[in-house]
Amino acid sequence: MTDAPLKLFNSLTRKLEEFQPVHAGEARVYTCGPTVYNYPHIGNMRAYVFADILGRTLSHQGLKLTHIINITDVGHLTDDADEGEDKMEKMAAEKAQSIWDIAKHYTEAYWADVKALNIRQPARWSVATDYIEDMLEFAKSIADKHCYECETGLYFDTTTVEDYGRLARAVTEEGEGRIDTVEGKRNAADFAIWRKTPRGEKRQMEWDSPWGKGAPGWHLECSVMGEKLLGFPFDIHTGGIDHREIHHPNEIAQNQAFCGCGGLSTATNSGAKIWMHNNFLVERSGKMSKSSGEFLRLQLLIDKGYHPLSYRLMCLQAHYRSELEFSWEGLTAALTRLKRMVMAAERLAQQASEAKQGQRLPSVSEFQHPKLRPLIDKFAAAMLDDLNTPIALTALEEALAVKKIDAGMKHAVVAYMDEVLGLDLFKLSRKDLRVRPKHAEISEEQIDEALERRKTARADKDFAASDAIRDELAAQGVEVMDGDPLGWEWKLT
RNA sequence: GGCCCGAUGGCGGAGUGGUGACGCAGAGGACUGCAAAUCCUUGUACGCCGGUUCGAUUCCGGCUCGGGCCUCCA
Repeated sequence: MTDAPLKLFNSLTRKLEEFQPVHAGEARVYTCGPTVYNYPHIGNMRAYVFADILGRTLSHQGLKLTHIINITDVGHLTDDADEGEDKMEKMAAEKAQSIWDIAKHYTEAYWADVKALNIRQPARWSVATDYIEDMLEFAKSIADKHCYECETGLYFDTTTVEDYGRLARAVTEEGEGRIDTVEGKRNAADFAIWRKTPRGEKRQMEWDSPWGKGAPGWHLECSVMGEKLLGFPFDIHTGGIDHREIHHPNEIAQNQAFCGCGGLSTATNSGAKIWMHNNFLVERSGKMSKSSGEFLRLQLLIDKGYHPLSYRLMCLQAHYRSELEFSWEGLTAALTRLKRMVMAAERLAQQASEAKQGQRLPSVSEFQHPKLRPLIDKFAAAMLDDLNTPIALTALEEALAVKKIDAGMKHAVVAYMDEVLGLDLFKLSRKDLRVRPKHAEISEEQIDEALERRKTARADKDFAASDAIRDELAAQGVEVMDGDPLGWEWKLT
């Protein structure tokens, strides 16, 4: 992108830090992925839009990106580590399906959302149950020095690592919080590495271990897959801000233990150099939470007629570290903005193809045009400043609006910016963004037929008749737009 | 109870020690038979009280309000 350094906010230090690759020319990134016991809601997806923007920016810095997103299909409890059920087991029981079918179904639903939001495929989707052996090896290597066994499983003693909880800035002394201490647990913050299957029960997912039949604790998988696939230390670990308090401190503690047992420094080695957390998408009626029953899925937005990339744009309009307020009005605003950008891009593509064919352009970084250069610099500076997509978007829009300039050059600049933001401006068309509510009152054929009649009436200057047809369509949720390439549009409800 | 965060125009949302982004909505104009769509132009804001400063929305302190986490959650 430029020679300027990429600055990212590290949750460990709570400061902006310059990105310095662990391995020259490379960026290795691990993103905490979904637990596939249910559909993802749109708030979940914000995390992956964020990780995608990070990945695209690293790629544009000329770094070879290795991005891992895990799929959690085991070990995630509904509760703290005593009486909690495994989320996967619970959903499988409710649906009377095999746990593996549940995992498959929801993994595919998640991937569909990933695709719809134009999130690039990571180097690998790492599935937790593929790494059980590695988890056992990892656990064995730290068990003697850092763990203890009790009735319900093998627990990690958080007092055995330095500075436990520094990521969360949590107080770890006795008596804090509302956590009911589990029988046999030494410290309130201690967590399960391995959960034993209760006596007399049979689980769909259980494995043999030195500590008896059971399943791995939730935190273990991320430590293991991160180490296995990226190697300690790797560059960046991302996840939702909720993970900053429990999951990631625990993961860090495991990593410290693992590195210590492997002869590496325990004080500084948290597995990843930079830990990044995206903030939540919030909704006035309450937190976007799966446990509250109803929740917003991307498919619902699509059914109402919104193109999924309007949600991506909505995410990019706010900084990833800020909470973002969801509302249908806000989503409509994003859709309108996207529509105008796409229409401008369509006009630009048209002009560019009419311009001199085969003209050779230098790379965008070498452009010196007085109108484009400042916009390219503004865009790059915004992205390098902790991924400031709201500012970057304004640079993109300004570039689209530049007048009296070589269309080929302008096209190249817009394409360059769009590659980083991933809105697919040159692939989308006005028509793709047509509102398409699932429950429309009349068919498109009927609309076309009515518009034909209106066209005839207008040609005859029978405006009373043509206006009547227009009103009729309006009553059925169809807006006639003579000056628009599409001619008509569904109204959002 | 403990820890942490936020408070910007009608809504969303950037940013900054000194001329107050941007988007959507609204207003005006162009276009249109009239509209709509599109394009152009455009009004409106920095929770309250002190302090530092020549000057604070921006820094510091207090207050009020709101939110998050300390069970599961992106």
